[in-house]
Amino acid sequence: MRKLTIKFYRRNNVVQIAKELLGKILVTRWDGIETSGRIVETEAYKGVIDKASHAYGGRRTERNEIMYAEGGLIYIYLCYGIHHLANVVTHTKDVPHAVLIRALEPVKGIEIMLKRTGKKQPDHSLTKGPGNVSKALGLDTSQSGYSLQSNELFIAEDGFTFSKKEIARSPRIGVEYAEEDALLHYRFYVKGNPFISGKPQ
DNA sequence: GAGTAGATCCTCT
DNA sequence: GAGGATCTACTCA
Repeated sequence: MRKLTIKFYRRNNVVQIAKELLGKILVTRWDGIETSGRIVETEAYKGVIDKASHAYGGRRTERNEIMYAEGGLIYIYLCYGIHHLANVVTHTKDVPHAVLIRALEPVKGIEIMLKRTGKKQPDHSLTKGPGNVSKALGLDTSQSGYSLQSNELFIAEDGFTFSKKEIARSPRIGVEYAEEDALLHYRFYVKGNPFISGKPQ
């Protein structure tokens, strides 16, 4: 298993990166406690031209400043006052492209994830949906801006990939307000995987 | 099983 | 002062 290099994140095609992140493993190792999961669902947010993005129209605030940084960082923010959402920042400096991690399949540290989420038994809801992913991996806004090249937080590949047939794409979730951009097929997921969010396939 | 309401707080206008 | 890249529980059938 090896970490994805900074080059992976700094490419200019965020939609392609979102697709390629499927099957990769997101690892956190806070205080030496490792939890990880295989990514099975992502969404691409294409910066200033995407109405669903925080950076639409070049909006730049203290909160989304991290999206304008160079690729290879994580951007975490609070949604609906409850849920922390984790995004992978891509592309180069001043181009606010990002990939939202929507769902994982737990790999390591399932016991820890249960503790963090307050669940008694592992079930499909453990890492289903962006809010749960962050909770299970111990991510919150205080880690926003963290480098994905660090030893505490990174994405790795172990040679496993999903075949083209297993990958489906669809419009994104929860962005109906984004008008025509809500229709863009920027969401990628693994067909039939029990951990993907939204309605069962 | 499907549909709906409520939670809850930070950020931007 | 409003609303959001969501989740869960509860209702009703």
